[in-house]
Amino acid sequence: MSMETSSNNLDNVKVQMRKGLLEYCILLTIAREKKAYASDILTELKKDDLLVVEGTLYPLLSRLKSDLLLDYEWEESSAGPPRKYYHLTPKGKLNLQALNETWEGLATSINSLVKKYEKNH
Amino acid sequence: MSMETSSNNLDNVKVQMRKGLLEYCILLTIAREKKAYASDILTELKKDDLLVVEGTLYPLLSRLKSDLLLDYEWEESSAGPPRKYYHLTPKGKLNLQALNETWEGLATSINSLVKKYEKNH
DNA sequence: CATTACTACCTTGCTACACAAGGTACTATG
DNA sequence: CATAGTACCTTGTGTAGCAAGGTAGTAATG
Repeated sequence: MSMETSSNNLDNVKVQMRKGLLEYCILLTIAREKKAYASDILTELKKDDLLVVEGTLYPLLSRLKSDLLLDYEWEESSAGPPRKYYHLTPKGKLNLQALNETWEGLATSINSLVKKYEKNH
Repeated sequence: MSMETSSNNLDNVKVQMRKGLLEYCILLTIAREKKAYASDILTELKKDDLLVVEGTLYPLLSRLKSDLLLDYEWEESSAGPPRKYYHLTPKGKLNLQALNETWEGLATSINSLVKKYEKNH
């Protein structure tokens, strides 16, 4: 019972930690592949243990589109329904560069805290 | 106007990125100092550009207390009202170790994405 | 052509969280 | 006793991820 609580608590912390980083990860993935559709992104992020679910991804892609960071075009598939292939807009590329810096700053700050902590242990 | 939107958007992303990491940072800070009260924590996190505000910190401390990760005792101050000094419980220490691994895994995953991206640029 | 399976896209309801703003209360100083 | 400073806490708001459920096109089977 208390272990269950503890476990759920940790899972939740992981979810919270990923918040805000997902947008960055998705832009990174699309930028690398030049263009990608939802399943591509899910597969790529899964490779790096950054699993995202559909219910998270689709609204995020829509938001990035309406923020003009992404654009898309439809493409026929050899098997199955057509796909929305997303690519970065010029604004999206600028934004990604800014996010690179934001991530680096954040990682530096936290690693600094970790080092200070490790000194006393 | 479009710059304003862009700027607000980025600020928001920063806020979102920090979400979930704050709990980890606060546990790290308290663990390092053995014990700390709210102002200590605010000061320490500010040093590493991880500014937290009171309205964020107090509810978080209360939650960590009710999750049994933290405990506190009152201490008189030489000037001003008494202070709540927080320290990690055994459960809190275990949890911190788990968070260390979570953070490391997250940082590794994202840095892996960044490297793949940089290869194509 | 009806059924089934697969793929792809999208929406709704829920919960958790950070934050801004505002509030209470204790201590010291003049 | 009034003012300033410190410390703790609460309420309301907006944003985000997620689980679950829904729509629709394609293709193979009988």
